[in-house]
Amino acid sequence: MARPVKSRQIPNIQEAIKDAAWKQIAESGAVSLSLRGIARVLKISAPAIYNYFIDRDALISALMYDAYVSFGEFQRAAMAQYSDSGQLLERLFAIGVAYREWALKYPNRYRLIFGSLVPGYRTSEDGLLPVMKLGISALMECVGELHAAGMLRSPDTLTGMPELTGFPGCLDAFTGSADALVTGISMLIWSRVHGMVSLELEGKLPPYEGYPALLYQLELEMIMRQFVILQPDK
Amino acid sequence: MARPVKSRQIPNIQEAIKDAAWKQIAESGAVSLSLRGIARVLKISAPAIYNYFIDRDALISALMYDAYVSFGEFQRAAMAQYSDSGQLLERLFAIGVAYREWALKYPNRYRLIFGSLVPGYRTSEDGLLPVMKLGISALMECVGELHAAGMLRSPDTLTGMPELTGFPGCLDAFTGSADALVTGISMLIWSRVHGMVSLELEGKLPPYEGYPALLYQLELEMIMRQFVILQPDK
DNA sequence: TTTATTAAATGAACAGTGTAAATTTACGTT
DNA sequence: AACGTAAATTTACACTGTTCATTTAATAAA
Repeated sequence: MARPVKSRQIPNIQEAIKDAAWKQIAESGAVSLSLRGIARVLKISAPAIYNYFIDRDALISALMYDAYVSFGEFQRAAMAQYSDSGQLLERLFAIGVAYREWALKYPNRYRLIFGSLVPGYRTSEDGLLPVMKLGISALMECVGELHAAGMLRSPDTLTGMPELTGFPGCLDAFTGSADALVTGISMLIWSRVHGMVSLELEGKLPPYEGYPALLYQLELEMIMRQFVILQPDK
Repeated sequence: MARPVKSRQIPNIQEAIKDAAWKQIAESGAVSLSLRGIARVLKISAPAIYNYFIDRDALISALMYDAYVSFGEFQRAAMAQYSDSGQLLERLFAIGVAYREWALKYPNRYRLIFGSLVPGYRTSEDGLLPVMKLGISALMECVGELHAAGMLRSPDTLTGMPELTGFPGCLDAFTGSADALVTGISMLIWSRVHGMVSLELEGKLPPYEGYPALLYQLELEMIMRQFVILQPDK
């Protein structure tokens, strides 16, 4: 066997294709994403793309993969700002802020992985699960550590939380912890944060200047007060 | 002027087209929606549709319109169950439950109006705003009446709410009330409810049986406790 | 150096799509 | 009966993703 022929002038075609795809998404909205269009700007034949991506869906999956990585790294970076175990509260707040920041910085990435969109895309998900875990597990680790530190509030409303035993792969892929409280609170936090950010991104929130930012901060503060014991044992 | 020719056998073509569109959406996912496909099942020429809808987008707008009406009616019906002014709390809870029920009953309608999807659809929104108002204003009216009854909590976290003066059309279209607290709390509630329902609908919540329903109920209870004074003046 | 192997790129073609234009059909009014 | 006109159709265009047969070109073997 022999013959890794290296392509003509474009050094890293896979990346070039993805870049062109993102550029196209940024311009023509989230759904255009024409393989022919990509090939056109790359001065490449359209079927040539099929040497690097099996499918249009495969290309989209690759974009989602990168988006998940970007999201995960952003979350981890925010978490790393308060790595000390005495800054669990600040850490949680930081990833909350980072969630919105990332969404506003890369709205197309956010829509791609957290919105429902994309034409006839049928997700494989299997290949994406590991990178999806990266970002979401950041929140769950945070909550998990708060729980371990005894800083997690367990109000009456949460005592009805069902056991998570018998959970198949989906949740285990998110986190190793199978604690019902940690999982439940994490999902609650995630859904709140996701709800407001997606509403803002779709322009459904009042366009008053600074309004979404303030509302989001209020929601974060409410989350903290509701789920976290500010002064542990005192 | 003269000549309302009535079409051959199909009595109400506009509705028939929309029905076929919904059917197609239900089957082939949210994005297929092929005009030619619709024409095919209706045994009609594809361009014939253009006599009833200017555009593919116009058809989608019509579907969104109907979806908004359906949503609004569902919300109003839930509200009407507790029309007595002494049941403001039950009323709020009812529309909260109804929100999720409607989304689960008509996931495609929900995705169409609350998700970002649909191919190259560029929303006019202007024509849709009145029907959009129907559903959302239900929540805002609920919160407004709670406020009027002195049952609305105004915690410290909410005092920073900015004035809503200077708001252009978007918000005013939602509700006549320009009260900052009512608007803010309504948006908070909406974003929480929307966040969890959309996560559930996209299958991002743990698939544990009954988990989403329980989590949703917990969130509703939290919303009540957080924003509403259970026993007004006592 | 020649030859064979083989990945990569191509052009042509197929089955789709939304939409515009010209044309035919069929009804309601004069 | 004949006209005016809305509705439907046929045709056509430009676009899409994808497949196939073919050519190009670089490497490995002879």
